Amino acid sequence: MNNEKDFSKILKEKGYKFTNQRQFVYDVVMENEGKHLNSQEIYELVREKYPEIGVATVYRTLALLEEVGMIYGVDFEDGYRRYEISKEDEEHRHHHLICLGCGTIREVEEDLLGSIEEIIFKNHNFKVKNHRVKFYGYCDKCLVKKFEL
Amino acid sequence: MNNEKDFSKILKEKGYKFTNQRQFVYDVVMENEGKHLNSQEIYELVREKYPEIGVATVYRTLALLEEVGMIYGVDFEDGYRRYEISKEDEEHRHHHLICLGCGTIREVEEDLLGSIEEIIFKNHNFKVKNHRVKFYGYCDKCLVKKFEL
DNA sequence: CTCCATGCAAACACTTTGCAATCCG
DNA sequence: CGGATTGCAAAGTGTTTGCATGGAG
Repeated sequence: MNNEKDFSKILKEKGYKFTNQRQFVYDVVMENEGKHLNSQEIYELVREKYPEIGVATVYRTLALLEEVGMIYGVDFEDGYRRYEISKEDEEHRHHHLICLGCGTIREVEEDLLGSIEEIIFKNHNFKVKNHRVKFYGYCDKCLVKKFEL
Repeated sequence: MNNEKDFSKILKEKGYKFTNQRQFVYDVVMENEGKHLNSQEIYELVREKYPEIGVATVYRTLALLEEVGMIYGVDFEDGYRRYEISKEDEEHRHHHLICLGCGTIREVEEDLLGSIEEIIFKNHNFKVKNHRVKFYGYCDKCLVKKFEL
């Protein structure tokens, strides 16, 4: 896994220096897996542990961590860039289920799109390397509410 | 289809006034189907025909047209909101093929996700109403280039 | 004639940049 | 020590808002 030793090592391998700020930013993203924090939220959380940090550093660090592939950005079209930890064993990114009722965002880890990518290659001569999929609908709780109405 | 008569009628049905500005904005989006214009580009194009128009009007009109369902916004995570004409006969939005080589964006009209939505309902109790799917990869031209290298 | 819609400019919100001070290696 | 990194504040960017004027119904 990505423990602190690896974190420092990965940075150095890519020619970047290890700093406390970078560690703190990475920690916050990792400790809040599944919450899809945006840059500002990450900034606030890092400041709790490291109050001197500046916004610019957080933005620069997030860009750097994305560049080295340790995190990646998702866009839920709410005006914020949100971040998740990369899991190296994921060939493709997981899918998001976004509830139109309560706004919850859940994740589906299964890769359901393999056969579709074959169809796209056959029919459109387009070789898919990755995909981003968002399903909008109603989660179990909101479905129940709808029936009750 | 959405000719000018219908345009005015749809607006009025929803309680909005018909104005030249709204017509021009809609025209530009429609005349550039498939180009995924962003708000600024739409503004520039409208100004060619209607130079007095202000940016604010364009933004307000795009929001309004989206609200009444005549257009909809897509986000390719390039910092711009881009717009497409809605086709009423599309139950689900089409998919986008985004080429990592040349940046071209093509569209796949087939709805390939029906069976996947069933799986999601069975396995996750989530009822999908719509989806947004982007495939990143290489288009035919860029595939050829890669082989030639 | 009554509001809704427009144009302008100023305000916003998120992000990026310039630069001197600081710190990693 | 030397260049990468930081913090601060100022500058950018795309978009939104306030308000007086203008136009649709």
